[in-house]
Amino acid sequence: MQERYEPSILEPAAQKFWDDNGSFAVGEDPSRPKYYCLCMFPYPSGRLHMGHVRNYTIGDVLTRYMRMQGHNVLQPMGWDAFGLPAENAAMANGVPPAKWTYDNIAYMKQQLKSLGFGIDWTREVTTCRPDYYRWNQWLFLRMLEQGIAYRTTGVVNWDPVDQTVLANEQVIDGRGWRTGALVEKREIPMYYLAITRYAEDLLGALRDLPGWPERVKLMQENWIGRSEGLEIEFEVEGGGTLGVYTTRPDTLCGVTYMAVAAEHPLAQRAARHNPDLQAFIAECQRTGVTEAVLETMEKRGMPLGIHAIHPITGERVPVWVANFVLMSYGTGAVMAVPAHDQRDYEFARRYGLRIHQVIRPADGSLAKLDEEAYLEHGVLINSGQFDGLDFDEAFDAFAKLFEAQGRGRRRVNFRLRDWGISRQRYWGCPIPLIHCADCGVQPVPDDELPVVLPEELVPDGSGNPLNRHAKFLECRCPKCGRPARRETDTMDTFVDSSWYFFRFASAGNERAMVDGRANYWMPVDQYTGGIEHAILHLLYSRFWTRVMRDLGLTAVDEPFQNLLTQGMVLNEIYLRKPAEGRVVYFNPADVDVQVDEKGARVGAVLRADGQPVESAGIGTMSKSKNNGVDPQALVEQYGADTARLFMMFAAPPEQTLEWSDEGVEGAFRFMKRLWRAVHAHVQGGAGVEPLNTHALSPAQREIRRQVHETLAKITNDIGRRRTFNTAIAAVMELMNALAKFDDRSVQGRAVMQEALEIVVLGLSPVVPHACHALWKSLGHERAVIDERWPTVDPAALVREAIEVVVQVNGKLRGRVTVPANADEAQVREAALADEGVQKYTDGKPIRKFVYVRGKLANVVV
RNA sequence: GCCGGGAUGGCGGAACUGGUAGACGCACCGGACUCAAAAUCCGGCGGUGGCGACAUCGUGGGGGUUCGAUUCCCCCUCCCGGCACCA
Repeated sequence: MQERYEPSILEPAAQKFWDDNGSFAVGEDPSRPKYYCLCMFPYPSGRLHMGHVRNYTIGDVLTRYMRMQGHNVLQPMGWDAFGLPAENAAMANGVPPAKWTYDNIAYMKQQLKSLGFGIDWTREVTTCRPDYYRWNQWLFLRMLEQGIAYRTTGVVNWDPVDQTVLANEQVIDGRGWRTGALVEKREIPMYYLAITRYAEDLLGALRDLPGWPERVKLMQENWIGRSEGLEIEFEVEGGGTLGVYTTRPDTLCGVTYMAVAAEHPLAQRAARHNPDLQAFIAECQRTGVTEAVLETMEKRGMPLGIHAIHPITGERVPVWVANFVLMSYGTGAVMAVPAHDQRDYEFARRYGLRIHQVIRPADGSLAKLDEEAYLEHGVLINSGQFDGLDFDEAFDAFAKLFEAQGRGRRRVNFRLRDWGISRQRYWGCPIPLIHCADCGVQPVPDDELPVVLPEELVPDGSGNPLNRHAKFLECRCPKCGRPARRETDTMDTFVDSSWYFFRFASAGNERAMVDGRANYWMPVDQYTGGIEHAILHLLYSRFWTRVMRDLGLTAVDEPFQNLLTQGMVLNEIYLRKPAEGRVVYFNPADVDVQVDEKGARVGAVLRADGQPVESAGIGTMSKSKNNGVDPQALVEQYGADTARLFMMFAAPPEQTLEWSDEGVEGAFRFMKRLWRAVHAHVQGGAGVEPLNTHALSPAQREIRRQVHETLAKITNDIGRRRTFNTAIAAVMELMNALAKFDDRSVQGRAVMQEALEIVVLGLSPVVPHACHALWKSLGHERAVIDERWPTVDPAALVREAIEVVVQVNGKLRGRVTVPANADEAQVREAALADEGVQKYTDGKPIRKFVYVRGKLANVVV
């Protein structure tokens, strides 16, 4: 065995062994329990970032651990290869998005290999290839047949200078990111998927996902947003009706105005002869489309000069147009109850509208309406015949009344909206439709799929280049055969990522989207990815899986059995603000931190010029803040194992992880210590006698107990809790104890051999390359990758005496050692006899004695 | 604005089901080895008071429940993720 730990030699050797033996290429084996371990596939942005390294290390640790537990483990990898950044890169460099994307994939694949991830590359999936996206198109056509996919209008950001649709990300403070032009809202025809049909199912099934984090389920529940309410029609003076939906029908008699969206027909009609209204509506047209913008902007409105008739009181209620009412939500109109809704309250205050209380607190107290609305449920007042009813009674009474009169009905509503998948962009999956002047919109016949995206175009920022590409555009109508025009909108990239996990399990099938292999592997047993995907990607995947189920393509309802949402990777941000010009950011690698005697930070200087730089806290690694760390450089300097060890040790997987060069250094030191420990043991001579557990000295028994306690802990930490950081800490603690265990006797060496074997096996999921070499050094023929996870020897865990902590009035005052099988009376006796305890109990009557078995006693005096 | 999460020594974190706050690592201080440095090894390391045994305060802030609260409840502050066209 080599004395020095040299990852640059042993890591490629281990990787070559796995490659040559096809260690991670797996097939369907019904005789073994399967385990599908999946990480969210990367967008091929150019290079791996630390978030990827963290994500895939977590997945790889679980892959290798479950494999050692005897499972048939699949860990595939692919590329979420369509998307906006490729078009931006194309604009910047004049290179087609396809070339940029494929180059990036080649580079990043080699990076993944250098990190030693146990991936089955035979199943690689790339979403921008026709053999993948043809099935997007195929399933879209099935959805069209089912009425799940449909066409209607939707609102987009429009850049009037570039004459192009902008993504929300490309709108900065209401202006186009390239042109600086004020962005307008525009309504255009789009395709939607009726995810709302599955709203009830998607919501209810959350209960059957015990393997998902509560916070993610809660976020999805709130996103779907089921509510029960009443749909009510108000008569409009001069003809017509105005439909609204409310979850608070009990406040109906408190309605003092109505508010409609700028795009609402009533607003449009009223504006026809009113220039002020026209100006206001035009202004509403210029606000952003995101919910964050709409909810935080100033709430404004104008009266339309139209009145609705209150369905109970018959009063005239003014109708306003308001910028916070959206045509795309519900009916595009709301009834306003300022006394019992905070937004209505603020709007009424601003415009001097009437605030009319109709609910009083049930406990008889007074509701103060001089500062804010009263939002609680209570008892109805000022509501005529409905006075005195509570929320439920009022709900029922109003529902019955309106249902009898045919002017309203009970209704379950969802906050969830249908999924608009049309993108007016080039680098995406073509929507397989054809526009015929005579036959309208026609689906592309199945036997003409895939509609192949030309890969040589270069977008220039002014619209979709497909619209100028005759070879793509020109086609024949599948119905009448006359010349027709191909649809140029492409699909949202969330479509690509909504089912790729099925395709890994049916890789290479050219005749079907999925086959029987998917039934073997699905559902995914463990899914790991960023918390930022908690809602959209995970909800769309759950929806898509249900559509596939209803089409008979799969038997599973839920794609992901267990979910681990990993935190982000952060790093320091350093900058200088020059008197003039832009802020300059400096990479933390180029900055020296200055500390005082106690190690507390006092400042930082740029190494290049020795001058101070300003610390701007910590933030996610990004290009713009120049605080990224290149995984490649890390692997080159320390090796993949050190990178993996640091990532797993620095924080629990669900929390954010702060980068630390010193921490990496510490991980590297541990790797060297581990290597030296095995080396020193192996140098002790060839061959180790078998362990005789009955012939051990107390010191040998003690160290062996620690070894098996550690094994029990790391098995629980990795297998159940997924707290890799505490598992690693426990092994470090054990290594510290082993370093002090200097026993060259025959049984001493046997104990050490067992200890090191358990350490190497236990660490092999985290640092597989070093363990591959160390396992051989410990005298094993078989590779560690093919070994089983070690088992705890219960006999090794037995203790004769235990220490119990004694508190007096909740404060720690002593410790007593009692036999392991001592009962409460014995512990009480020992505790009260303790000198430190007596100091505080002396002469005082004991009011209570609390005993927590084997751990703690509390004497209350 | 709304939904979700978080805050513990100089720093990252540990304390799993209400039971010893600070495991493990980093930084720092001291020592050994060395001509010296690096590497390595050993020891110390929350604040305050005390020579010391020890006492006392201490888990973002304020209140509550409990024999006992980092953990549960209420209110507040700040930070992070998401908000439907970034992925």
